[in-house]
Amino acid sequence: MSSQFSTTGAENGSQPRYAAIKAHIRAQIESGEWPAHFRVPSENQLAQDFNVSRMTARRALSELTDEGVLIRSQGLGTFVAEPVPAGSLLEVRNIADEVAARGHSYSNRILKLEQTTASTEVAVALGLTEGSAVFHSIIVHLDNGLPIQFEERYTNPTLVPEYLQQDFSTATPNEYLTRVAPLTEVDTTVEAIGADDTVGSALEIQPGTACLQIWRRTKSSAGTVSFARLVHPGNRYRLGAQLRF
Amino acid sequence: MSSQFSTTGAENGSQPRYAAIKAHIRAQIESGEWPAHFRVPSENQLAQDFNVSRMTARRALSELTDEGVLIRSQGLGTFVAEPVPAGSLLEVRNIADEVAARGHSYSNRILKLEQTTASTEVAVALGLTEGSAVFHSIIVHLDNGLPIQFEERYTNPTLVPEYLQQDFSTATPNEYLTRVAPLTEVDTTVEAIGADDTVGSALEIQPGTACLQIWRRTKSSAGTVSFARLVHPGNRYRLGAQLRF
DNA sequence: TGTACATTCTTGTATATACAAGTTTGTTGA
DNA sequence: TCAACAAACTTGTATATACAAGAATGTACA
Repeated sequence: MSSQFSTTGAENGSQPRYAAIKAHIRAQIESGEWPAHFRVPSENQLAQDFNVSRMTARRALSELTDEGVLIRSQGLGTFVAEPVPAGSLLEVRNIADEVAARGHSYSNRILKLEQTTASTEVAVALGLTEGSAVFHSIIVHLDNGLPIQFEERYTNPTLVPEYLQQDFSTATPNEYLTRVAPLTEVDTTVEAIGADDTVGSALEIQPGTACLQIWRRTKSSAGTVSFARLVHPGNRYRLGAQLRF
Repeated sequence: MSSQFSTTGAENGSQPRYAAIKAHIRAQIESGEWPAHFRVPSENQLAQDFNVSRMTARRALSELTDEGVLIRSQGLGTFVAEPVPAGSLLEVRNIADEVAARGHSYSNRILKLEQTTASTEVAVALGLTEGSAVFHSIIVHLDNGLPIQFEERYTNPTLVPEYLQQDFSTATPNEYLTRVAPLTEVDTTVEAIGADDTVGSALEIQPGTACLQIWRRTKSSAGTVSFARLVHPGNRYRLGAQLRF
């Protein structure tokens, strides 16, 4: 019962055993041997192959999952994750078009679509008086079923009165707005943030995960049209920007 | 030997036991009960308090460490991490000043300071011919000893011939360059990336961790001065930007 | 034919144990 | 006084085991 406890510590070349398993899996993926969606050997199989316990093999798989390299599913197995999608420019582009350009299927989830009253912050951003009516929408955009953008948007009802009646499952807010109110100016702020609970659950990521957050205020000739907050999970999306001072 | 295996699964309220421990620790931190640098109870202590095994308590601490909430140190203990520093604007500001403004101590590590020949990409960016001499520097900037920026920079030697002789432990490259060659224009590109091995080890983070990467080309009246790549660990730094189209 | 059940995979949670290794603190002895 | 050592903590790695729970597949029975 306590016989072959060869176990522990730095055995041959100093690195822990689970690291060797991780390195092996990474190598297979990077060499192309194991493509995206490839089914990785099970915990038991790896344990046997590397002559370690299941818990050690499990650690390798778990850490690679945390790092976004693998995807695990109880009862099914462990699979190679798709590489992070290559970025789009930080211009006023449509997220649905970006997804389509990658040959992926676009979909969204409308979490909120309502009329509320403007807070101080929102009123200032939209050039309205505090307490006046504004449209408020929260939509999650998905790439092949995976959330890639959390969009919270406040829209000026005097400029776009029919906003709430739109069918955003076919045309995104951005697409609709640029059609009915051509843009003349865009104010953008970019920051890296850790996801809060709301964003985390919407994007199906751990709270605290680093995300790219973009505040965008779009203006047309008639005034400020819309004020949006776009949050991208850092490990599922890349975004490039060209800015000049 | 196999007596009180009450163990496993969803017992009372469906969530796993380690999650309850995580929630408890988070609550203590968020209530201010456990401030930054506070020493969290040890694995054994938590195991006893929550009546779980050490490995389960350990899991809670490990996950919170991965999430940037705690910092662990072998032999010392587990401590509450500092909250993510509030962001600075995405303008041409000095990282040393930003750190000082937070009341933290600034330091840096010079990983490379050399003269090389320009690759195609670098030559185009600096407006030089391929193969001509350029200065190349890699510096890691630290906030209270913690790496917050990886700076890789190519500098035009015809405009700033004394670059390599500078003492960058007292004045950062950015600080020095803006002094000797006043900026007239700045080209910036922002993206969220996963850290590669080089950046990861320099910033002391796991490869794959989401980071904010900024490409910056600074110009003076005489031409393009410098071409820099700045990488910030997403969970240790926030960065705001104001951009206009 | 088709539904219900058992089997057999998979991953997920949890425990108990063993030892390695880093850090601090106290104690012993030259 | 102070250096060396031992003890008592800490976290880190690794194993063996047990059972829960999800998913697929086969099988038996109505």
